[in-house]
Amino acid sequence: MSDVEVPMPTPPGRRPRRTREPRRPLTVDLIVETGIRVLDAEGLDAVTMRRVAQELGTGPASLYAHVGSKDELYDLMLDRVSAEIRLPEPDPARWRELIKESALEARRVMSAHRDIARVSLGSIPLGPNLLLGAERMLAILLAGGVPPKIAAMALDTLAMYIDADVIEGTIYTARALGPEDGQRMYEDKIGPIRDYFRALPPARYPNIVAMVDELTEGDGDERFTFGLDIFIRGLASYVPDDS
Amino acid sequence: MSDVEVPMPTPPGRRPRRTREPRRPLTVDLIVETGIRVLDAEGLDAVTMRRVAQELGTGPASLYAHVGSKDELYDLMLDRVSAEIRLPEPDPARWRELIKESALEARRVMSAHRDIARVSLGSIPLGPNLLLGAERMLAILLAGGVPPKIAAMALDTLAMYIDADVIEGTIYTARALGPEDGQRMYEDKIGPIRDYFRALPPARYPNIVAMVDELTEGDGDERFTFGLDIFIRGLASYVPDDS
DNA sequence: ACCTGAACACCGTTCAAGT
DNA sequence: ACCTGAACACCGTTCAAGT
Repeated sequence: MSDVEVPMPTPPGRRPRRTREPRRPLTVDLIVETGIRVLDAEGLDAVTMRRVAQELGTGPASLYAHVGSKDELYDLMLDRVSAEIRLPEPDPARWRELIKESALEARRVMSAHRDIARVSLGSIPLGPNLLLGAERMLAILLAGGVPPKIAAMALDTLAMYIDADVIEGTIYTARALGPEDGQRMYEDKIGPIRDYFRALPPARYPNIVAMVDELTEGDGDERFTFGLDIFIRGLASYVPDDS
Repeated sequence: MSDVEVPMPTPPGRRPRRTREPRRPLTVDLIVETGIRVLDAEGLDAVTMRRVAQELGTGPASLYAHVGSKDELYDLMLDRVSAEIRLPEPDPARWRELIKESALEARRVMSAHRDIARVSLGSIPLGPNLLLGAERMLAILLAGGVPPKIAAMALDTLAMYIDADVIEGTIYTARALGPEDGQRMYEDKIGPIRDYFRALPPARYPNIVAMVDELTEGDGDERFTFGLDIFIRGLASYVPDDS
């Protein structure tokens, strides 16, 4: 309850310095935090230099003293977000379960931050937290007996798969809305598509018309686990003497 | 060699109507073609309404008579591009090879058009050519005995995998450049990353430091085929009586 | 019906000037 | 060293006005 919290009128005779001053001095962390706040509330496209600056009560030019560019800010946001991913310790006997858990956990965290996965897909992990995630998954794979060359490729493929799935997922789900609104929005989008598929000329698109239900009722979680299980099983086939 | 080809000075007494007239009347096809030309030359981000309009000798507002929005233009470009994908006829006995061929062909075509895959990832195929591709792959899978529900999920996953891989690939390869320039650019990018990985604290990142070579020497084609083979093998496990 | 100029409300980034 | 205002060169989209 100090005087910084509640706004006071300007005392007479002392003129206001700025219409709106930054509460805290600008730092990289503060800028990144603010970016993530905007991301979570409105999505990645809303995270502009001007918007973040405005949120901090300053102009866009001020950010460039702390951050090289918008893309660098995006990278920093991604690394900060990926610090939330909690990965298990390696265990040679249980590497398949642990990799599956890891992928699901990474997907969960990424999904919680809208379309930040767009930054991840198509960029090499360089930030400390991103690298720690890679390190952990590598440890799990190697402990399980996956050959190094295969483990390296698997790491790439897995990251790609997670990112792509999260990006696909963010089209349907409006996570800012409540669950019932999300369901309604899902139906609003999928309904017309179902109708469109059904109205397609069956001579040209026989299988799509025949499989409208299978094609549109797909649950996102189910599909992700489907591909993940296949991938892990395939990976296991590269491990000598794997049960 | 008609007079439309070579520019003539304006005859005296007849004032020029516009500084620069569109050669051809605006149509959706012409706009889409122009968009793809810009895409191939400079990438998706260069394809702006203003840029396409300029290329056609008109203003951005004129495009809106034919195309609803920039996103719609992107969708139309994607569908046009995907018409180049040539998929094989179904053959029950050879479904695994045919799906592999199909995936490689789709990847080849998408890769040839810079980062158009960004439009594809995270959008449901609705255009006639996109749907034809889906129809063909569905036919191959169903002919091979893959259960409909599995085939539907596989289709989604495969499309996602192809898109993600192409997007990843477009970071490294500057396809507008010649092959030797592409190689040089690749080395310019990968070299510093290798050095960075090697300089990482080994106590915190033991596996990454130990596996720098495996992690950075990854060939894009090899990795794609690796994941593809695993996926197809996994898919085959859902087919009753598959050899 | 198609096209246009002008305007609106935005962008990322730079740079000289201030403290 | 950090911050700023102003400017530059862009965006997508709308809309009244023209043909």
